[in-house]
Amino acid sequence: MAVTYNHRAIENKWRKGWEEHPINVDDGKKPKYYCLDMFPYPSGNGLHVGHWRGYVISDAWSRYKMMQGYYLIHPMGWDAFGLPAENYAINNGIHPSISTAENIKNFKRQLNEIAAIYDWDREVNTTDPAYYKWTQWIFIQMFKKGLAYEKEMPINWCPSCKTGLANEEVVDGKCERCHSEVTKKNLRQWMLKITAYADRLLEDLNTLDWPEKVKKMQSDWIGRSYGAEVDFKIEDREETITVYTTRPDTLYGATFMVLAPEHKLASSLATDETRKAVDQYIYDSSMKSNVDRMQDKEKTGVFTGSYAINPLNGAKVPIWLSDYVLADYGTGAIMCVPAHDERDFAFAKKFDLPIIQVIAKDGKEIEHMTEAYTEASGTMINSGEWNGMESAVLKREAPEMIEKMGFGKKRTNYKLRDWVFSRQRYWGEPIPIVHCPDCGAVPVPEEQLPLLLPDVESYQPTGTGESPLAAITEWVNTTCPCCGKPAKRETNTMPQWAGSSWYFLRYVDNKNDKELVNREKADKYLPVDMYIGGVEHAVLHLLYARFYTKFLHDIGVVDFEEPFQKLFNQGMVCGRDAQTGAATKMSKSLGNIVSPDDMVRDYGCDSLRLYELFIGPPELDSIWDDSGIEGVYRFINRFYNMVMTNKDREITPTKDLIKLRNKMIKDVTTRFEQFSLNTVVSAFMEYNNKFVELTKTTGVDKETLQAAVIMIAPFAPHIGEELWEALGGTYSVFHQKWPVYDEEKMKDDEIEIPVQINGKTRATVMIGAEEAKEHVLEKAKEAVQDKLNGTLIKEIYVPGKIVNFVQK
RNA sequence: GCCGGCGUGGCGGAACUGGCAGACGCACAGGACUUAAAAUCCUGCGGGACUAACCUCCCGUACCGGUUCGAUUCCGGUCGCCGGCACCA
Repeated sequence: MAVTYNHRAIENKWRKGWEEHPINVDDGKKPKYYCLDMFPYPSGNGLHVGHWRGYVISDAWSRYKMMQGYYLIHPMGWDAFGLPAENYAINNGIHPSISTAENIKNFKRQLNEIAAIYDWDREVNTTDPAYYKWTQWIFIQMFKKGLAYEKEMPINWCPSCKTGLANEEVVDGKCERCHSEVTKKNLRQWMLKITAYADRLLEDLNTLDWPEKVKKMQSDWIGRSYGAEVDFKIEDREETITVYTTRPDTLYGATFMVLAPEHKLASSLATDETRKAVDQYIYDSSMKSNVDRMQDKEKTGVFTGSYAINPLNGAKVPIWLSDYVLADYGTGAIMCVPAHDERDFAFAKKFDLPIIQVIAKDGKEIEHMTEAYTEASGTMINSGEWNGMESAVLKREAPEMIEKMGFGKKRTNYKLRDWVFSRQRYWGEPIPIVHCPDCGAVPVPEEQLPLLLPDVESYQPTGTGESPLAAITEWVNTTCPCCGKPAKRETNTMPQWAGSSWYFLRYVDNKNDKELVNREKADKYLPVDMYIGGVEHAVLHLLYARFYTKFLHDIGVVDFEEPFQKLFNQGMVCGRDAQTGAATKMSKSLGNIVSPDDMVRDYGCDSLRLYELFIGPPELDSIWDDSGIEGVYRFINRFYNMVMTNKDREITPTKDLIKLRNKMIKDVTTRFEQFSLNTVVSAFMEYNNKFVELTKTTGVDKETLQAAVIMIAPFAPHIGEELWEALGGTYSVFHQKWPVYDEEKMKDDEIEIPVQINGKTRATVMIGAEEAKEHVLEKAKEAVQDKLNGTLIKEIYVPGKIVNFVQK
């Protein structure tokens, strides 16, 4: 009897149908809902089923919002600058724009196959001059505000490839390409002053509906700490050394001081006796890579021979150098309180330096200290006038006290550093700056934007740490926009993050050549309501995008400060290692990549969509299983047949059927709202099983069928549209109202409740929904009579839930 | 080392604010249909004891302990896995 479900015919039919009659239309009256996917880098490998997961989630959610009466902004674009295209160009001599365009074509075809309702009129491409014009424009605005500046900076340098590397290109301290150890090299760099926004980037996290994990990662990355800078005089010298500490309460316990080897006073502090050792140590440190410095667990250091004076008690403290102190954080110098800091403790033990405890642990001084006591709780001891104070209180108040005493000041520090913004690469946005011998760095006049990326003979890095652009003399040599004299163009390009830091704004006005985005449109369609993508962008991309948005807010381009109201990170889809059975990332080398194209061909897009959701909780990683999609395919078949068999039967729904319908609506809707998408699919299967049973007897009424079809449509759009039509509905199912449920109609007259003895279920009884306690207990007792053979101590009845008898 | 998250059948995973653990699916087994197979449909499916079978009972949500009438859920400790940060003073 089964009707054949022909996924190919149905899916082709509706793909055409939606093309001819678009379903997401802005009538100017509907409120907007902006659901955004993290746009992909169009790689040569195409999409695999892992990419699809996020796209399916966002598409289902978008369609749901559409059915709730919103006009959807659901765009897609291409983050197309970047290394793979450039490396491909180096190896094959094909211009990156050509290979990129080809990849985009393929991606687009694949995306259309998931039936995602992307609005291709809104498409953006970061490598399109009409787009990067505005990426460059933003840079110029930042330059004008002093937020983009030049600085000589040590950057990652690969001595073998003779090129500067981005942090992302350094894996475990080694060059991603040739695996040689990465060192540091001083190069002139463009920097963005993201630190100016540190406080706002931190504070505003509180306003966001984001996973706690991501917020935590961002706040750790920003790493704000409160403390004090304290000035120590150097004995017999004019200079002072300023240290940064978050524990000024322990100042009396400072028994020595350590400077980073790069500290500007480091070398000058050496005496005749220590000169040789000090210079050797400074030299050795400079030769060590960051990785070496971090991996050395054993502390190293050298005594300079000089002493500093503790400003609080006048104590003489020896000044040491050690590479465990970071030159670029705080002041590059610390006061050391070995009794209350692990690292200082280790250093003091190794070099036999004095340890003075200043906070009592459990009310007393520790006799043989074997580890530092790092808690800021306890009474101050050995601390002069501070004795007897609570360290927690003192920790809070000391910065102010120190400031008043005149040898230091309050100070907030951040781990966040300014953003190294230049790359010595070809395939990126040229930085729109001209270097004039007289005027210095001058921005390219805005009316000359975009500053086009010129064609180049060779994409190979030059070897001097300059971009391949430096070799194009006719491009490099220009005149100063300011004074007209000969000048040279900046040859560095922007990092890949530049274009992705603001693309979500451009979608709503992607063809505007006068403004980055029209303010009216921005006010109407922005910000993003829901942002869906992988957790790998938890810090960098999301932090940069927030920074850009705040800046654009400050210069009046947009009205809001946070670009993404709600964030959802979907888990990866892993393959299985053929030998071990363990979950692994899908990769070419393991040969466990599943192609969505094959799945669409064999099972249809709807099956693939449902399986991508059913595979597991959307926020967790999951393992692809070929037979899993078959199960989903069977379900769609059964569902299709169930609807087709019932659709023309005239059925007056029984009370039970109405109850079932309402329960289904409630289950699906609440699970959907909670983003428990795997259990949404379970619910469809479970209810369908019940409907299939009913089909054999009383049948399923039309209203119930319609509710099921409407609700399944966001997940399996083709079958949804097809069955909606079969049920006699008018186009389109996506213009239907989402069904609502009625709690009243879901109430059971009779419910089954478990009867426990001592917490173990021994029987179940049917009771009336409103039945009185005495009645229930009576029934329950009857049901377990033969097992009630002890002394009954307690009878518990949780209305409508459970009965428990406690007996001895 | 520090900070998160997780640990449930052969597998993926359910279980709302503590209330019948294992929904739903996969795999597997048996049966129906078929000349046969595939597809489809039906049944069973955590482990163990007793049993011809039903019934019934015991154990079971990483491990140990606690709170509770009752714990996958709450609390304390241990082990394991995954992710982030990593000398930020």
